[in-house]
Amino acid sequence: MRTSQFHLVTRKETPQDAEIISHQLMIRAGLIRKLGAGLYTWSPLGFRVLRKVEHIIRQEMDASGALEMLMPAVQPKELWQETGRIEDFGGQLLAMTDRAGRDYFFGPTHEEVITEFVRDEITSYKQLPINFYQIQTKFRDEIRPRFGVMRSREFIMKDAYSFHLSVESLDDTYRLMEQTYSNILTHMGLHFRCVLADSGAIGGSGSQEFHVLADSGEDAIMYSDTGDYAANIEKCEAVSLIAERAAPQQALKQVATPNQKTIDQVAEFLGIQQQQMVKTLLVDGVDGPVALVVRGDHQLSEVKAAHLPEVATPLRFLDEKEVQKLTGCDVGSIGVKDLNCPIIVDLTVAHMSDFVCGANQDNHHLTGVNWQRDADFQQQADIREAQAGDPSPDGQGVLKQARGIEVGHIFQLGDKYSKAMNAVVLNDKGQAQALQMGCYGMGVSRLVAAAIEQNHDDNGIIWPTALAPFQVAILPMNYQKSTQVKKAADELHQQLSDAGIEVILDDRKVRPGFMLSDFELLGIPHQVIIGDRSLDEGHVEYRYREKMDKQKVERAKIHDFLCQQISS
RNA sequence: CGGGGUAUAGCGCAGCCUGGUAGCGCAACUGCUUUGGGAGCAGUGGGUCGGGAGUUCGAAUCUCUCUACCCCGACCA
Repeated sequence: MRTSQFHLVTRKETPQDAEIISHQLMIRAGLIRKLGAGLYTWSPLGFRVLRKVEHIIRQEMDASGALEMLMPAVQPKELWQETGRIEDFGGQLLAMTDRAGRDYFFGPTHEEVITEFVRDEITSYKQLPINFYQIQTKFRDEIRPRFGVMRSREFIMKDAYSFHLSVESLDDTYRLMEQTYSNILTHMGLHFRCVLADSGAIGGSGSQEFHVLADSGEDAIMYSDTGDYAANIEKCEAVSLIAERAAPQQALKQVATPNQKTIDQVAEFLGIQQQQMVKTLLVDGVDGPVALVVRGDHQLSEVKAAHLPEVATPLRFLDEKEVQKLTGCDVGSIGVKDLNCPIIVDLTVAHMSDFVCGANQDNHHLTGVNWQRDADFQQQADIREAQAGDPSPDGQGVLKQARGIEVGHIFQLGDKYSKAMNAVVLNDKGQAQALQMGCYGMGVSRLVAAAIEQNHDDNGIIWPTALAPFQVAILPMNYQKSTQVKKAADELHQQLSDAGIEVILDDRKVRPGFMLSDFELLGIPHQVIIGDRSLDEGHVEYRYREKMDKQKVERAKIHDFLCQQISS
């Protein structure tokens, strides 16, 4: 390929509305262009990368025995009424109506469609297990699309769905997919981590996420510094930090804390540690308000809280008026004593003694509070976020925190969808049995952004070889005028093309510095610089994008040298 | 959805307060020079000033309205 016959439009300046590096670089390198909020066009250059990602996924999925197919992106609303998931997805569903007034959704995922397909197609246990997958455009009407293709509304996803007669068989395929996802990400040359996850709106029992590690990742993941345990912070078990509740030492005392509302303020005002305090959060319960109590220095986990049967979903905090009505004080002074609603405490809080909390009276707190003696809770549960330094839940080491970009998510759905949609097969005894189901998603377009997020420097993208739009860039200095440069560049271009290597020759009439910095931005891994100066000495220059240092290679040997570099 | 902001050439912006029919940088195009790290000179093309309505002799500018896009949104107990 020659740049004169390709479409290459780079920008030297950082786009104004791009916040994260991958978004900035994708715009600057001309991989994507924005059409509207959360909608992006992939240029020929970006599309080449997208195809690389798809190709690797196909290879590994096919190798796992999964079967590729294609389902409609547009789905009838009735299908979603069968599973009752319209509520779960809420505003994320893009609804539309055809000329006859029939209602549709642009598919955000395809559990319903595949289950509908399978209930007609799969009638016998002899057809099982089976794993279908597709690579397709999805749409989720995100509240706030951002970060380019990292969180766009329209995006490309690989989604797979497996069906089984038994949970054991489901587990086998689930493990196979876990391995397949590891293979895919390894093949792409990315650093990643598989973690335990919350299953969210998809539902089901077990699930794991695959995160590409990057500081800008939207998710916090916790992992043991010595053991194998790793989990999304939404799911990470937060153990009690106190083994046993100590006997009360202090008397209950009400103290004035004028205008001290936050944990920070009160702790400083009273000269105590935040660990000696608790915070009481009031949320909607299934039946009236519920109090959730975590230690002063801990964060409530909204995900865990929302999972409690006593708590209404979606989680909602009481507003100031409602707090006033229930407690008679404002939000800065809520406490657990004589609180007129059920109290659910975090495991650590349940073991605290002589602690400090609000007095349910403005500008006052209580010190020396003790459970049983001064107040009671109805239930204890894990409702806080784990934090770095906590003991690992599996007892191996302590937790550390990292940021990750979720690029894959695998679920054991069980019979949730097959039961709701009556997808059954006959087993070997001739009896109808609901199918067991697994589902396995991977964000194709997001992977492109994640790869850049993890692989870049001040000068631009550094593509992992497996994802690079071109393997080799031939950068001739003064190609237009120097006949020997042109000859050498053209020859090498021909040789590499003939060898099936993806190569791009920059035949634009631009100055050397411009060309070199352009290809630093584009991140082509192997670059050959050809100029009169080096040709006169019988060599050309090679540089590897990641390291940037140039080395001289004899002109006659450059082809073999490149082949060797590419395969290593 | 709530709050804030922006909308003028492909990109980034000025002009608006104080109405008089649009400009700068980059990019693009042409020519000449230059050619191993973001070239110089000369010239050229490109804008219904987001849409609609109003005020006015006259609106990018003032008023109303609609739309799009961007940013923030338990972290307080």
